[in-house]
Amino acid sequence: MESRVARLCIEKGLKMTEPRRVIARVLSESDDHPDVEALHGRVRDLDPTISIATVYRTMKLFEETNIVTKRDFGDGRARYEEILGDEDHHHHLIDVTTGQVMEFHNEALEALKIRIAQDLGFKLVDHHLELFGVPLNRDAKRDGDGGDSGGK
Amino acid sequence: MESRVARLCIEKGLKMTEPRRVIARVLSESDDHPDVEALHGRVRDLDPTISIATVYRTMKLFEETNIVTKRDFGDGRARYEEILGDEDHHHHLIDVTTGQVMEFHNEALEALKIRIAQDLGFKLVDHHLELFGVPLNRDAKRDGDGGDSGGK
DNA sequence: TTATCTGCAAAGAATTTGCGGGAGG
DNA sequence: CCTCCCGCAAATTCTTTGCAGATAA
Repeated sequence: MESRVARLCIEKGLKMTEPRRVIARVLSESDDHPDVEALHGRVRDLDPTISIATVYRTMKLFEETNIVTKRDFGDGRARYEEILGDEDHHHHLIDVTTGQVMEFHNEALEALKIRIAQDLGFKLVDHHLELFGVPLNRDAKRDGDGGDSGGK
Repeated sequence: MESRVARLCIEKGLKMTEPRRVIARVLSESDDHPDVEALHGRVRDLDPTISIATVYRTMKLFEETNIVTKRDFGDGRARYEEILGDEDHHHHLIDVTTGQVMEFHNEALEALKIRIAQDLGFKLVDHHLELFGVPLNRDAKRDGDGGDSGGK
């Protein structure tokens, strides 16, 4: 059966080739923020004949078709994630001590951003927010371990 | 006399070479978001012997020393801007029709972000926010033209 | 069929790095 | 002086592209 992303492709009138179907499946089953190399790795597990050039081409196509968005978390490469719908609009908090990325959603933030754009004379069409933080280490208070209280 | 950024370098104990002094001056006098190539162009106007490799190396050094931050506005290259202090923390709204970048600051947003990070168990150490928008075309309302009343 | 897509390898663009001479403290 | 820095050019890394054969509609 077609994956969620594959259905989106059909809906948008894209030609459904085998590589695209596989890439669509991988995207549908990923809930992290893979870069192209990681995507290619997962794609290869399903079909070793698919080249990384096709992954690049397909991600560009999917981006233009509003199926995925590109993200940048500071390292040099592009990361992708599926667009799930307005309700899902979320953002990222990156733990600078581990590099781990977590997602969050906040209504007040959504509203605030729209209003800020409006006040500046714009209609908001997209937005990226990344927070970088260090763990508050609740436990440290108890066992005094603490460790890296330093930043970046 | 030393530029603002040059003074920061000294304060942080960096060796002040001539190329660094020039790059520091350029940064101090820039209020936009130049990429490395643009920086190198401005630097060359002051001292044509400075190579782009040095600009890259220096920007990396300044970034590590928290003198500038790197930004990414969607095109492939890194952009830099001076860090002026907590009070100045601002964000960017990119006009997707022209690519023009404008800055804004919003207290409510600052507070909200800190709280969100806290709720997730983190202390906020940095954050990036970019809004992408299209102009609201105030005039359209008068001549009944556009009427883009909201739908995304 | 027929336009589009794909793999391959080569090309491009942005950024990094090794090296020997040069400069700052 | 002695270490760190710089210019140069070559090397890396990420991404794009030309081409000829393969494929979806």
